[in-house]
Amino acid sequence: MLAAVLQVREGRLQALLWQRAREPFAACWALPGGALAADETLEESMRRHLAEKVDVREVAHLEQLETRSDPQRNPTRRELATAFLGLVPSGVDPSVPSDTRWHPLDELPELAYDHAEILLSARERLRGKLSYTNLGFALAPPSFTLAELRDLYAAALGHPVSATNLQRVLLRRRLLEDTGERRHYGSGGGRPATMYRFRSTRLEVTDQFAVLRPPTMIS
Amino acid sequence: MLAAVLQVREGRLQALLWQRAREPFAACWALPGGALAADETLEESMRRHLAEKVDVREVAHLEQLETRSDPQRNPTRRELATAFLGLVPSGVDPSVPSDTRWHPLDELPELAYDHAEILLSARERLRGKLSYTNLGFALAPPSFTLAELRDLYAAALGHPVSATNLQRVLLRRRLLEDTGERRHYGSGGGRPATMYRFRSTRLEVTDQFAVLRPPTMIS
DNA sequence: TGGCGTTTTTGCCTCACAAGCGATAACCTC
DNA sequence: GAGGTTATCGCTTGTGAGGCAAAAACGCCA
Repeated sequence: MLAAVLQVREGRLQALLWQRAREPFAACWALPGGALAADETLEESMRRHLAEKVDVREVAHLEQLETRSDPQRNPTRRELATAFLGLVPSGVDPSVPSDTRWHPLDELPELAYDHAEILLSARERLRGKLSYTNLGFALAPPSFTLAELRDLYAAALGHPVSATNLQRVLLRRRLLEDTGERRHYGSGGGRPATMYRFRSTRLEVTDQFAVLRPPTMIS
Repeated sequence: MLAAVLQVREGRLQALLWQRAREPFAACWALPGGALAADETLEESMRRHLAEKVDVREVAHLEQLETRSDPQRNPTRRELATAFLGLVPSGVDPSVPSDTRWHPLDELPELAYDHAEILLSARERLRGKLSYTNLGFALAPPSFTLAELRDLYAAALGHPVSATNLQRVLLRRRLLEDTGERRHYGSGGGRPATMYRFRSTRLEVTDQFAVLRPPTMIS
């Protein structure tokens, strides 16, 4: 049981990794995880293990990815692992153990087992869901300006994002709401930006996939 | 390890189920599955177990769903199960063991364990992917008319589908190709329909989710 | 107090694609 | 060949994404 815990830090999408002390893969970096206890579900267990690395209340979203089952993935003994995607909102800086660090996804160190694959598929899942769900809530702080949100999306998606388009898409889908607050940019002038928040902090699918919809049947 | 094996039969989406002889859940219907051996991946194992129920060559698509881990899901002993979605093209009629039958998804008998939930999530996955991938290849026979394909999609999606719209969507995405053959409808007249086939029989994502695309950068 | 630079927000336009509908094409049978 | 039947194509509409530029709302400084 493993989690790819992702957060946008310093403008880059980063993953929480810890450095192994022992063989196999000594000195390699690995995803946080652990074993399943008798009376818990995989998700409960994952949250329990993550609590050793970060404050679990800071994990805004946790979902199952694939269960990895290659007999060779662990060279010492047969081991299945269910991978999770965890997201931490930008802004919080969890205190982590001394063997644990954040690593930008585009500058990964040498990883243990099949963890590099897991990280990439976690990023793919995140990128997909950012486009057709409200998953942005799990990357964003409680309130934010659209420029800040644009930078978050750009870091997570890996390509530039237009703030004006992002605003229209998210507002039309009614994912954002105005908090009433305004914020000025740094010291130099500029129009103060309105602070938004996500209307919901639970995953919702917003795009109807736009194809092969049921007919309208108006007549 | 379990599989929701789906096929469109007699115009309805149906699932392959076998009837349990012993407790727990005696006489209830269950998804085909089995235990993982030491030297195989989950997918290999799933194919091996399915071979006892149907000819595996008839399973055109197999993908992992969720791994179920509720400690109570099996009342006798703790058991994890990785669920799969399997698809059998319409037209083939696999010979199945005597305890095994096809059941329409909208008329399910009493199911063992959490298998009803798994079936519904399998159907959701199928419906979603029919809209933004070429997954239709796994439900369709090697060649077909558009009217036949429309009926397949309608059965799988659970709502009426317009043949003309289906044609335009799939042709624009270049998922279908003309086989050159034509086929007449029954005995009464009518213009012969062109027979199509899917250009690829491997899963391909076709819809780019239409949002938050990278900018065009033409200038 | 008014201009200027900066940043945000809104309005207008275009484009792509899904979807509805009617017209046309291509057969059959009688 | 006329009429019925089925398939296919073309025209049109509607919706949402995306680009661009104008307008709004500040701070700062003369």
